[in-house]
Amino acid sequence: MTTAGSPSSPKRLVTAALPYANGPIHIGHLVGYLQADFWVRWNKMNGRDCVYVCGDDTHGTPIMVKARELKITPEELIARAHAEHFKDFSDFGVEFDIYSSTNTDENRKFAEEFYVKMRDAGHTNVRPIEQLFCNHDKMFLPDRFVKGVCPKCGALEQYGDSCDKCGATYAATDLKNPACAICGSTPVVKPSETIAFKVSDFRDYLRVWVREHAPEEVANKLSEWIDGELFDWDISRDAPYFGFKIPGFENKYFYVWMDAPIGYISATEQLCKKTGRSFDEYWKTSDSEIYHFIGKDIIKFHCLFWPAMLKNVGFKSPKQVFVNGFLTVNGEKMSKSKGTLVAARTYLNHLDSSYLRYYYASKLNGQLQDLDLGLEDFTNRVNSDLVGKMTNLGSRGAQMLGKRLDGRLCALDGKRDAEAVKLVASAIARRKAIAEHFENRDFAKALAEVRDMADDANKYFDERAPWNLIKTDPEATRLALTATLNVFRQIAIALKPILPVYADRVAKLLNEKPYAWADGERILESGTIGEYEHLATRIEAEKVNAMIDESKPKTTEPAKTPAPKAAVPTADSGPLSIDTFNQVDLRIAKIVSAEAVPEADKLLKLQVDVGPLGTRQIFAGIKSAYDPKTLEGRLTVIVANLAPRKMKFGMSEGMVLAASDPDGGAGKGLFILSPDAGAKPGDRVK
RNA sequence: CGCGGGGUGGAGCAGCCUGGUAGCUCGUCGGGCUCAUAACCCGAAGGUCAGAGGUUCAAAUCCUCUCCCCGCAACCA
Repeated sequence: MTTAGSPSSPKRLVTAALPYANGPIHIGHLVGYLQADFWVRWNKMNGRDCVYVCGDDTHGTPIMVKARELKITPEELIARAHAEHFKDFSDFGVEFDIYSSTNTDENRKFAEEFYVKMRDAGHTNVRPIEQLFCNHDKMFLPDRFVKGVCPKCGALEQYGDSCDKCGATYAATDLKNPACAICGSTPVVKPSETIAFKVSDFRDYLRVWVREHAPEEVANKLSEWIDGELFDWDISRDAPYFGFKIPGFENKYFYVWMDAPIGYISATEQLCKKTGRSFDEYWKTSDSEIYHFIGKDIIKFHCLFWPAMLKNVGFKSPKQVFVNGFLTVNGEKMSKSKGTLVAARTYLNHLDSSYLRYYYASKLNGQLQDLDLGLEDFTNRVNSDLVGKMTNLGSRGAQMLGKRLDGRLCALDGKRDAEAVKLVASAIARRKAIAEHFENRDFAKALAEVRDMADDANKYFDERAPWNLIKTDPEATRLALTATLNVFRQIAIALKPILPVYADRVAKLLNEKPYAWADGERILESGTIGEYEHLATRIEAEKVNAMIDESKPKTTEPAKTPAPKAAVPTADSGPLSIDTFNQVDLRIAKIVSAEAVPEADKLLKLQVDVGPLGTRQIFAGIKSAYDPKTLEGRLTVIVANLAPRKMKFGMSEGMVLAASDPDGGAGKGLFILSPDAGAKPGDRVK
């Protein structure tokens, strides 16, 4: 490990996943960008040549469709997103060396190069396909705009490229029961051609690659896929599409995920043009290191397709892909209705970015685990550690020195105060461990060390009791304050990758230049400090609450009209016509037999008698609430004309109606319906 | 035997790899101080380290099994 940047240290190129230009940055995204930012800042202040590259991911149908909705061009849309994203990141202190976009000339050039080399090496194939076309929207339906049933696992509501339930990838036409995600109509199949990248040609390469460049847990997951069915990857989309045209075709465009990671490269090139650096040194020659920071949701693109593409084109592959988990808030997934899906901008409307930077850092350890933002814990931690311990230390020392002792520092004379010397030495001794933790991206441990520095110094300060000492021995007091401020200075230096603005203000207070890591080797024993001003204020719980409130969906004039009968929370599809309702064939059914499906957590297998309609087999997800024995012989209500569905355990030919809490989760009650006495199997329910 | 993470005083976590008095922060209670942003310092209460078995002189730590929780996945038509 290298703790000091030296000419021999390889330069580093760090990337964070390119955010999609379709929506705002939220606090979940920030886990990754901040983590990478901490690490880059650490590298830079340690003298390492390191650049942080990012940009917007701008292509694809969602952008096109959204622009259509807003009646603007896609270019306008992505320009807006770019400005917003950039501002959000800047205001959070995320400092990119370049924040580019995938919609640039450079990116087009590289995308074409990647493709041509792929094609010429025989790693692509073009084959006729049947593709889904929506007659209503006049377009081929790309992956994310057709929904249906996953052909592999049977999951519902899956998009056309891959199943987020089972991870399978497939072609959109493989989906069962497809529907246009925009208008809901059933698309027709139209012939077209598709270009696929034969990822399977790189199977052996990838098998080794993931072990060396991805975290172990990720490699385990991926090897399932590598050793299983490594599907070829469809990289083309038909017009209309917002993206780059594929050379040699009239109406074909690169799929957004094809040119997105290439954005790392094109952004690097732009950066190099701007700064005169050598592009090749980053992406071609071997004496540099590339690191990707990504979330665990996009490991497939970064650890399979991407290294295969890079390999083929002769570029370097990343030295490591760092994967972080998702953010939970108060132990749960972020939720719009609970107001925990907080946009970066909303956060900034109420709180200072340094709090979140500190808090995330205090919990990030470089592992794949999800990170929990406990709102109360957040408030306590920041107030206690950052304000109460660390900042207060500076406040205690600097104010007295400034007001009572002309602000002058003095030499730390061990003969006069051995403890003072020991205190500062011990703070400096912690730097080695802190540096290692930073290098390993274990920011939590680094901050624990910093906190210990503050604890030691606060203890020392109390022992010396300068507020008394100053009455009898001003010079001894000066020495004690100098020692205290030196620890404070060490804290600021160590904190700089996390809280750069804070560190700069401390440097200014101590009349020094902005800190580099090496400045911590020195002890400040002379000079005069500036006037103290507050460096960080406490978090007020009300502000946190206000932020959550602002994040909750605007309850558009909540149902003043009680709507007593609207017991069923209709999906936001508007009122239902009686005709539509009549299409649902509800019937009384008698449960003839019921048994648990052993391999399924939630399912009961039922045989039901529906009178004239005969006997049906139904799988119902009510295992948690009912003992099968108690169901046999009961009457209940089923939907009889639902399309039969093939499930892993057999055909399900209907649906048993049951009541449950619409919010799911908490109330685990699940209650099937029973007709009043007199109803018999097969009776229509209306 | 789907993949992975986890179960340590009220809360959040460290310790586990490299066995040897169970630690940190918050919270609670009592005391001190009054320089400092109601901050800081000292002390106390509170844990059979999920459970069982095993290895060992010695297990939170190593091994085996079991239970529970959380993501993802499989099914909730």
